[in-house]
Amino acid sequence: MAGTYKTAGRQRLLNFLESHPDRQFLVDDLTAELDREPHGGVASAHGRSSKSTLYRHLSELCDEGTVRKYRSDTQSAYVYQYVGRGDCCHHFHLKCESCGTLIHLECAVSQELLSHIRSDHGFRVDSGRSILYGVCEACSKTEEEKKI
Amino acid sequence: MAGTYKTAGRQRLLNFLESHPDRQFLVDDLTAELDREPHGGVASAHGRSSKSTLYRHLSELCDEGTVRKYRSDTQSAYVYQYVGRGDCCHHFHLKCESCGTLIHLECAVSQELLSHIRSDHGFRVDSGRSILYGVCEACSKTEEEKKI
DNA sequence: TTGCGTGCAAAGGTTTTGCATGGCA
DNA sequence: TGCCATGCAAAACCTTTGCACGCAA
Repeated sequence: MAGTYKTAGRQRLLNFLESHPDRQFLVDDLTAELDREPHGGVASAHGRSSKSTLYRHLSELCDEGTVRKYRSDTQSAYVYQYVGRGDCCHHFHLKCESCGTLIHLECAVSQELLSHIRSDHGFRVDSGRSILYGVCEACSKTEEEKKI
Repeated sequence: MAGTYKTAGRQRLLNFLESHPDRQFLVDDLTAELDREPHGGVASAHGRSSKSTLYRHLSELCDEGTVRKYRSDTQSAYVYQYVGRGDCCHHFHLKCESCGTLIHLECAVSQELLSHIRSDHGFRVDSGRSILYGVCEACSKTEEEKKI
């Protein structure tokens, strides 16, 4: 059965994803990031994984609900994101197209819209899966400064 | 420049998509549908397109905003849907994951959320690009009935 | 020792591209 | 006639799978 052993590569991936819950990663991002990451002295316990192993790990993590797999309409490859055991099903997500940050929008106004859509439009939104794309505050400012 | 000439194949594709604005199609669907469709007497003006030509047409139509390209998290291939020339930049879209219907959500409550997100969270949402996934009223009812 | 985990390479499916030919204007 | 449009095949891209070896327990 998958996930029986705790291996270095698996642990390393999970640690990395867990420490960046606000970001989404391509598999290529993950190979690059994990290569870059420093690691303890023992060279043999490097914990780098090949791409296919990464896919296998991610697939397992998705099955157990720890990680979520998304596909954007504009991007050709999947992106993966740690969601832990937190409940991401009941709020919207804002994704900055400039820096990639994912913001969990837990506010009353969006809840209102959700219930409005449900009651007045008869549509049940799967908000965990629904992402609003745009530009975040920090990136907006950066863009402004560039123009000036 | 692309789209300069009006050819039979291009016209045929556009006509077909235009007459099914509520449905989404895989490229394979389109080849099948266009083959099935009846056509005027002149055999030479059949207007069938190869798959690569279809991809080229769809790509152009996406660029000019007439057609939209989606990718579901569960499906491996893209689906294409006619959206016409309407202004889709200033309202949300609800997409039913069961039947594929796209609903243009032009209502005050969603406008409120947009301005709230902008003013209180500092995030500028590109609503034309943002799609809320879920299940529409009709499909909800169908699911209910199945359970009973 | 047992059987899961891993890496490599190959397969699989979808979309894009190169090139020569065909068709519109 | 001059370009654009098209079809075919090959390439490109991402993900999955098969198989043999390595490693955790």
